[in-house]
Amino acid sequence: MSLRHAILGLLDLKPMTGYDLKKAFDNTARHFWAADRSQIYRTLGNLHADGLLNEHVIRQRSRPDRHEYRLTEAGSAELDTWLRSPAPTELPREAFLARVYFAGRAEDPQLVRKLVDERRALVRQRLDELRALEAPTATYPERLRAMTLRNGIVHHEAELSWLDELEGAL
Amino acid sequence: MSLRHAILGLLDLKPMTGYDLKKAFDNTARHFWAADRSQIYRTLGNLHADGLLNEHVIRQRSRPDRHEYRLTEAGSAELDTWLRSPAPTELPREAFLARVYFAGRAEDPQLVRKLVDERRALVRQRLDELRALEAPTATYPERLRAMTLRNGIVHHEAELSWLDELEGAL
DNA sequence: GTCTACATGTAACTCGTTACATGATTAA
DNA sequence: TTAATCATGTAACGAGTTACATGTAGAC
Repeated sequence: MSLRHAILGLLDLKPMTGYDLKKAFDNTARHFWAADRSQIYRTLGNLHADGLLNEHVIRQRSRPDRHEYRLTEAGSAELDTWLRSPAPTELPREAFLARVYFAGRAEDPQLVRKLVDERRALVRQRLDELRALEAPTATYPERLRAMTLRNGIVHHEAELSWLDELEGAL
Repeated sequence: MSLRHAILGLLDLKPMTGYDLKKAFDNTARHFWAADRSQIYRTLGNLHADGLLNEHVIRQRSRPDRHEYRLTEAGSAELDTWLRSPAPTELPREAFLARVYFAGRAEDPQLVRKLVDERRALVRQRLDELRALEAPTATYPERLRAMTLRNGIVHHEAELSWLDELEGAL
């Protein structure tokens, strides 16, 4: 249910088209939310139909028109309401842990070794990516946004040390 | 796509009914996977139709029949294949981080304070629950299963120390 | 007499993924 | 000449959620 709110949040920072939003998700928001193009266009349509966004079409020569969206008052109110509403319970779905949980049946020590090695490579790579992103911290909203990156870093570090522990426990 | 495999994995440990599976998810697997009843029954039907499960109906007096499922050879092979296949990329969807990311717009220091306090209470409670579960570690499969619990513990601890850091950075 | 455990499902809906479909401009 | 960027979407499917629907036995 939060894709709607993530879109409202990004459009509050700056009015954008569906195309711009896809870039915003992939670049600045990719450490906490992923969104697919067709999902973005569909949700923009719903938010517009619900009166939470205004659409403003900009003609361009030799390119498709830009359909730029910005929050209406109702959209802004909805974003506030969401920020202040209690968090709905999140349910875990950790496919990697599921593999580890069931890997014992294989009677094959190489299987877990391989799971661990591949996981470590993935987590290290993502950690490097997170560290490479430099987030400004001059203003209060910037500091909050920077802290969400920091969240990713500490969890990736925790995962790496757990992988060491797992390897040691075999 | 992993609910199918989580079900195969649990049925490999012990043949079960849909009802039993729901309990298994809620009790022993809840730290890494959640599944809903209607999802379980639907998926059991699909797995059976695909020849990965055998169904065995047990008549009971004064209770509904038990429909007990166990892996076929094809089901067992499918579970193995999954355990050895490369992990598909997982995309983040962290609603709590999304709130923090957008909370700066509110110009209200109490908002982040409230988000942090509620989050801390939730994470502490879950951490207590994880610590309360005692997992046997006598055999190799048991040690693997215990390590998935340990994974939850280290991530919850990391989240708590990040929350302290966030509070300090305001 | 009320609640919990046992045990099965279906229907309707929303959310997320993948593939399909189009076409111009600009930089290497 | 090839790839990337700009810019829009639709269709079909799979996964997850919520509400509906039924009925007995045993414990408190």
